[in-house]
Amino acid sequence: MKRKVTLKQIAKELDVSISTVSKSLRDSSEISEDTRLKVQAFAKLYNYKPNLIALSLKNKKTKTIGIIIPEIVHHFFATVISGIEHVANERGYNVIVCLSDESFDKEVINMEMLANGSIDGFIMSLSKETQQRKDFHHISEVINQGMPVVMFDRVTNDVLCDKVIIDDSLAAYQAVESLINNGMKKIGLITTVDYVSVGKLRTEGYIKALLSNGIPINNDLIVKIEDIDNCSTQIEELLTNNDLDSIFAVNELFAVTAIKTAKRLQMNVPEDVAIIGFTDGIISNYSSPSITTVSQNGIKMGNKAAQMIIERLESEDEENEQYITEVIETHLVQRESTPILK
Amino acid sequence: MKRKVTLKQIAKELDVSISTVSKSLRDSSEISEDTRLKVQAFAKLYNYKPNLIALSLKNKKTKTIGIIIPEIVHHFFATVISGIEHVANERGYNVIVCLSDESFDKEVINMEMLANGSIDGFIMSLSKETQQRKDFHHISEVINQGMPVVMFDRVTNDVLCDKVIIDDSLAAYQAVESLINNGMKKIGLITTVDYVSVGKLRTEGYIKALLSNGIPINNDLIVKIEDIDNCSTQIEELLTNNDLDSIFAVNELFAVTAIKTAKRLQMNVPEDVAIIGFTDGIISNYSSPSITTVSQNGIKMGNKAAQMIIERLESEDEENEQYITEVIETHLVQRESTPILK
DNA sequence: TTGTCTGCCGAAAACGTTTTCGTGTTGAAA
DNA sequence: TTTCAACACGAAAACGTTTTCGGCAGACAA
Repeated sequence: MKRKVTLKQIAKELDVSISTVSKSLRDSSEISEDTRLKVQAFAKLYNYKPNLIALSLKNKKTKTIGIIIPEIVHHFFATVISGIEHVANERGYNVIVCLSDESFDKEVINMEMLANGSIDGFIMSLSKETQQRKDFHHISEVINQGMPVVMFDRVTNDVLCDKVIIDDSLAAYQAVESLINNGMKKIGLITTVDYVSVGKLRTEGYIKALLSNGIPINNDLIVKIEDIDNCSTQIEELLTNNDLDSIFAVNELFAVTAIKTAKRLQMNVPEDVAIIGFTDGIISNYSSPSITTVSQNGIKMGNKAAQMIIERLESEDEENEQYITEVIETHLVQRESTPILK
Repeated sequence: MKRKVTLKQIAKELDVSISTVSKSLRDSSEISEDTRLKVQAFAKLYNYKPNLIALSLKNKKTKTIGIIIPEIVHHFFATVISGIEHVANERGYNVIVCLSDESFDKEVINMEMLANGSIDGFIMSLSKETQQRKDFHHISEVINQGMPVVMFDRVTNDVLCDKVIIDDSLAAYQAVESLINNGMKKIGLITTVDYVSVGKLRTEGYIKALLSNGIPINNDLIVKIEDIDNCSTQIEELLTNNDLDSIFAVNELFAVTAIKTAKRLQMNVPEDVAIIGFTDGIISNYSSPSITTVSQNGIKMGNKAAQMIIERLESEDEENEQYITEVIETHLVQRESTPILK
């Protein structure tokens, strides 16, 4: 076993100083060609690579981006990470991933852990619990220490920083309106409890779409689901009691559950009830019937978030207080769970 | 903006030496209670946290585990990461994730990048290209430098290190045999090209199961898929020309594609053709009909891999050359794509 | 001979820790 | 009064880099 070789060892071996070795390897003009080549040959032979930790300490830059997300076993978040990782990698950064498991405490602990030198900046999406408690002091704190933060998807207005989002409300509005434009009148909504920011926004979009098309809001048609594991009874009630012609679901899981429930109740999708989901993930694509859905491009969100943080990190004038909120466009992916929407 | 405070600043402020501050914060008995409390109070006030990079440099330990996987937008890999992250976090480690995108070069670059001090050990799954080229020098090299490596799922016998796998061959054997035991005779196989280690093993299991039950191998019933995007024509041929009663697919995607193709051909699943897949992911669960499948517990694999590497890292006797291959048990998850298997 | 310039190299500081060892002061025992 | 231990603290090294600055030798001009 041969351990990694350091400048000091090379210096000793070649009987020169550490500085000379360092300068030789960096092609400094201070060093004679003779010594330079000798050192470089030796370094190559022993496969010298500078120790990145030492460099981090010296440069006060780790070239590492911290990602904090609620969970990774979730197609959308996985695509975002993928998007982040690719541009990060391209620009010489690594990513270190922490999961909050939707817990406020874990989110705080992870942030504090990473904030002590391990990373140069954060890309994050809030945990449910954090959104519920509206406590963002841990985030303000790291920003205050001069560490850039980019939030995506689940964001908050209470923290000033760069953000990457989709227009959840508008996307929902358009999806629901396209149902209306195709003759649907009794449109159900399956959504989350209000403290989930994106769920709330999508609900708003649904309401606006109905109202601006002269359809009154009927609260019987709206179910708010707290616990995803026990959602099927609520959905069953929605489907049986209301003579719906269509449903807008704020995520894939709700949409596919609605489809399965409808099938169980002998209702045909899309003939008896049309269904639109949100998030273009695996489920929407492979369910039968496949699900018409609002596509939110996770890769693109990740790309953008990574670009934004790297630009902050590498911009000269540190203190640019102009925060940007980037809105990634969405579009409706037409599949089998609705009739062809015009 | 207040930057992070260091020992030096505290020392200066309190007019003591750096050593005194450090010792006070670590509750050394060398320091009088007076100064100790004074320093601790001050440190708390200024929210002092030791710089982890400096600690890493000093201790030659980063408390970070590097993960290299082919892709993250893949439910199985996401579950493994989740499994790793949880036990790592519990034991005070962070994880840094790199994607090889199934490319040999990216795998090498990422490993070299991380090997220069950023991490204490690797957990990895080989890229397709690496498996195809059978070039593992980059892995041997880091092992040679004394850095522990744990490989999972896509492993190779050409590298000596700890491994976490499932018994792909046995699991496939059992799945196919359960089809045979339920009266199936013409069993098709949808598999990958041979260089994908797990695909090859699962194919072996299929063959063994047939042979040991007195069924001859018919190569017409075996399709090997190179490119997943263009697999449907091959699958269509398999289904139309052979009067199959069942199919064993070596992954979810092949299984769901087979189902969709069967439907398109007006064949009923499972009545006309039963289908068993591999990997218990989102697709198997939410497809219609849902897919009977071999469950490989990614969380558990991740847990185990993390445990193994941490134990290596924290064991006293560094040079224990007893490498372990841990086999995670699998089981058949019965769903709708097969009749009830006894 | 003296002065100056240039080419080449080394010493040392710095990043933020921890830890070993040394040192000065105090009080008590001899 | 002398001696010695105990106590409280500081100096410095170490981890592996990069970079600034200073210095030495030789060449050349005055």
